[in-house]
Amino acid sequence: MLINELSKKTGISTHTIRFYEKSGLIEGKQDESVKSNNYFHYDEVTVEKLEFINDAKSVGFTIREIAQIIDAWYSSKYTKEQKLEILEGKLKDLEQKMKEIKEMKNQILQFKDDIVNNRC
Amino acid sequence: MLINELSKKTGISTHTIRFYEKSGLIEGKQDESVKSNNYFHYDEVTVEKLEFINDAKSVGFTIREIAQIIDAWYSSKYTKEQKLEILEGKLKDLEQKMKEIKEMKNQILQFKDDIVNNRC
DNA sequence: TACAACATTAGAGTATAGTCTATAGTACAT
DNA sequence: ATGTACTATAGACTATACTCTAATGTTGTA
Repeated sequence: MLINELSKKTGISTHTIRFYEKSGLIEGKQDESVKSNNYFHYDEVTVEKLEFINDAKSVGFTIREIAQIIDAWYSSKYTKEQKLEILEGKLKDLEQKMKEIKEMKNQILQFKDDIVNNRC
Repeated sequence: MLINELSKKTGISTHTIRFYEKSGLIEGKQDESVKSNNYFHYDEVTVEKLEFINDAKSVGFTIREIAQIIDAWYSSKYTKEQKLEILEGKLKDLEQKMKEIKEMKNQILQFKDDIVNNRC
């Protein structure tokens, strides 16, 4: 599929898709047999990747971290051991985020309690 | 205390403290009786606020959101009901973040599983 | 064949959250 | 009285992650 279809499928603008491509998160292929244009073609894996990027962004991962996770999963630039190590690291980051969110929840519950009991 | 002491107590640079002050997150007071300078003085509440800011940043709240929470807790610009409503909203945001993190954890566990079982 | 709707690249502009520099004045120990 | 360490303000600079504009070329339907 071309970039417009990819954009419609994922809800991500073509500008942002190109930005992600420049950032190394995704990669389209040009059809060598077609000489009249240099349009990029994208596959279903790219759709998956873009959906993953959206999810990963919302948990606070940066573009660089997301690129690393995608590479750990889709590319062959790491050994099996390296891949597992990278993903283990991200799991630890998520555990940490989870802990921080729990603490923040308690903090805000405390704020609420103070307001209800006129302690502020 | 003056800004340098505040900085040392919280581990936040004076530049960043001033940035937070400009952003409306904290507020120092000038001593009217002293005319030779216009130094700002900060209290323990400001220390608390800065510690809260750090925690709130790491769970992904923006400066604006943090300002709103601080106002809901420390200021009198909202009614009791408005304060509780703001804090309720933030609790919901945290629940949502938590859900997303859990989903991301499962996704990454799936990636790991695929790698271990040579499915990629 | 005209033209709307697509495609490309390069580069400029925006928002957020700092981070740093320059300038100038103040406090205080020696 | 002088040097070091502080203080204030204004504004420039940086990184991240987009977002948009301009210029130019391609595709496909009326």
